[in-house]
Amino acid sequence: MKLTSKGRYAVMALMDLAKFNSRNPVSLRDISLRQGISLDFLEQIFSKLKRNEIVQSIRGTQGGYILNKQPNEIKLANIFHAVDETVKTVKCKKESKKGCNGKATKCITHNLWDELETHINNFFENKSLEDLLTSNKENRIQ
Amino acid sequence: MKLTSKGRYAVMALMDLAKFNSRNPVSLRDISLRQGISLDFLEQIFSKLKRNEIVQSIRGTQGGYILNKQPNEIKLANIFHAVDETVKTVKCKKESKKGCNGKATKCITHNLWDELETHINNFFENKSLEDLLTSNKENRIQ
DNA sequence: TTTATACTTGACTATTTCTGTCGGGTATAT
DNA sequence: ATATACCCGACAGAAATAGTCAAGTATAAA
Repeated sequence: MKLTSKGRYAVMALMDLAKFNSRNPVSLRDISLRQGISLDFLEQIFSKLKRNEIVQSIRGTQGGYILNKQPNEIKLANIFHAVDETVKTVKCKKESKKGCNGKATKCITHNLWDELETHINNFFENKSLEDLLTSNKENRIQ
Repeated sequence: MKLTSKGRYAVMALMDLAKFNSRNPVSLRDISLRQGISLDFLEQIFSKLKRNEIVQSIRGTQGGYILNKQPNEIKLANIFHAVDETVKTVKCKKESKKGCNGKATKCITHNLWDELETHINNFFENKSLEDLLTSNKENRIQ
């Protein structure tokens, strides 16, 4: 099981943004330099974050991005959803009508993966950007 | 984030095995037919399960596999570990000395992924094959 | 008004991982 | 003997990932 870089970068970038969350927008270039993430990749990610109304963009010189909500209103679940990071456990979910593995019935582990998804999603639903910020302050990281 | 087929198949196969957990070994051929999993792939998986002492093998005609422990002693964590299914959230874990993303310090989200890993692993540690069997019986699946 | 900054968009591609397949074995019950 | 079933390693097609690249547009500042 793995979480992709896109999701990790999105969280890193938003935390960076939140730290500098003054009136002034933060440019992707700055985030790229501070966090060591490719600028081009960041642009892809922020295009999705903007589409999902997690950030706002300001164009032109001195432009950049700002958060569109308060850090405590931005849950990890929102972020991951925005960048298409989802918990995929069973293949069968999609082809809902059919069963799993091409059989007629649900596979014997079907309920398990449902439960796991719920478990993980709970974690993401209950964690906000603000939580991350305060826990980082305590540990004095970066 | 996704969980691979190898892990899912391992759990499916072991549940199948546990259901027929009499004196008689169960052949991979039977499991393959019942669960719709490629026989060749099952052999790969069971070679790992055996190496990790989760199953025992009996060769020859009428041979097959049997569980090496009681279903309540086999946790999902054991199974996933056996088939190399791990929760990978941060790249930086491996290069422990260095920081994340090639930087000197830990990345600002480092603690988060640690926490998530713990959260997921707890789920796996607390779930045994027996739990799955009983919850399946209740729901009358397969 | 020119220029540099920085967002915007979409296509493209190398790499890695996944999901098996294939071909050869060996052990054992009948 | 022979069929069954485990054993083992190499290989390969497909999909997903992790970016790169190119060509824009909007805006602030000089």
